[in-house]
Amino acid sequence: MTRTGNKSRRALPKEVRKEQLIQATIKCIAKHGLSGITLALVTREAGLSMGIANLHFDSKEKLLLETLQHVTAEYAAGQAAILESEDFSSTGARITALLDFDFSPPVIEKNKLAVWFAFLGEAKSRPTYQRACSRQDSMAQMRITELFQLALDEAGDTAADAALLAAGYISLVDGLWLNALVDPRRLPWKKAYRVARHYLASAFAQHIALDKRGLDGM
Amino acid sequence: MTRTGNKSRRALPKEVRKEQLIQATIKCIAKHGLSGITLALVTREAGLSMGIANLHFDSKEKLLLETLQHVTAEYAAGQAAILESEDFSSTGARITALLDFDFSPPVIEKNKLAVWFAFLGEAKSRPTYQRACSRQDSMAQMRITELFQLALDEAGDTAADAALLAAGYISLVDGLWLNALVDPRRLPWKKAYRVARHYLASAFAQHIALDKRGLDGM
DNA sequence: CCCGTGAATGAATGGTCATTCATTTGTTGC
DNA sequence: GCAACAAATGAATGACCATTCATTCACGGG
Repeated sequence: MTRTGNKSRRALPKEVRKEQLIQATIKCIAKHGLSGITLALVTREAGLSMGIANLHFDSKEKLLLETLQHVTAEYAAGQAAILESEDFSSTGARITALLDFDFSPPVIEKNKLAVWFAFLGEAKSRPTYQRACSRQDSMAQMRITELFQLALDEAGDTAADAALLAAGYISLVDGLWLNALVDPRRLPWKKAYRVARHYLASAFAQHIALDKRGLDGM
Repeated sequence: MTRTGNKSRRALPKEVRKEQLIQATIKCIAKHGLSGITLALVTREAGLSMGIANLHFDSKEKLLLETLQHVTAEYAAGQAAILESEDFSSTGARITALLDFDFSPPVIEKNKLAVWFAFLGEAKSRPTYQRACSRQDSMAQMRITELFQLALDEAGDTAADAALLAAGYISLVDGLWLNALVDPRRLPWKKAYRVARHYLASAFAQHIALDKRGLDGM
């Protein structure tokens, strides 16, 4: 229940209400799953009335889609900031930043990951979801490949395949997120982080040290 | 439509009907997703009448659960056969067999993977699904860790961490399956296979060659 | 202070779907 | 053949839920 003490209803700008409903939707998907979600649950979670979801989003389907886009856009923005920033002193620092970002608290937050995988699980049967998931991924994969190629060039490594390494990193992180989310006892977040770091360290030995213990704040 | 020409109904043993319904459920989940599935769709796909699902499974929920168990058990059996077989000439051959199995046609079949990830996507909000998914995974992870430890011992490698490598391999394969399933154009199966092979080759250089081109039958 | 505007409400509506069960139909033992 | 039994059917039932909309209410301009 999110009600912050208000007893009387108040008119608020559309954007505030939409954000409020999207946050409630994220919580509800995490708690009840995509097939258990109802507008009654979402609006109750938001402390609002039944009809409000359709008022601001026209339909349940559009609310779900905007919720997915909200989550993916947030991740894409953070990642793009790292891939495009001018502030990194070295390629190794940039790759490390990418890794740390992928396991930072806002990214591995339980509810958001739950939303992400809930939609992915339905993606192949719903082209709309599939497009929302893939949209920015293609571009990210290209940029990560370029970054990895740069690291290989700096190391004089002509044998390794940057595209293969990038595809592997992306899939590895997806798999780690999924396993840590579903059963954190079998795969604790700290261990997941170390696995990903090890993957990068063995591909870019000159840029990334193996032993640095990160993620201590978890 | 699966009707194989029969026009009149026929009484068949319980097990045959259950199998028939589970196969139809797999197809329907792949086509419509977990939140779009209905008993009408499943029974129509099976060429049977509406009431038959409840007759043999008591409820929709139990049908879904048995379908999940069917898919996981099939995978677990194939994997266990490799991990326990006495017939491998070397540790390297066993690891290679594990890899080839993970990307063999029956395992990467679109419909089965779709079922697997559909349930995983709902797993954190449904303890029943979570248990069905995790049940055998813990044991598999232990056995794979032992296998990897054996390979490290044989290579005289005392620095590497078998548990970390096993967790990484399992998550990597999950991530590769997911990405190849959702968008095979961005990650073709052949490339996914090469990524996984590369992961193992860099961990077990003495046991697994990098360049062998597998998966030509795809 | 009092409207006019539009945000918000929630009871009512209609559609979808799991589940039930009376009936039909095939099978098996005699 | 013929009961007796079990499997299978699908129309009927009732629960649940997205969506609608008449009504209520808060706010700002005059």
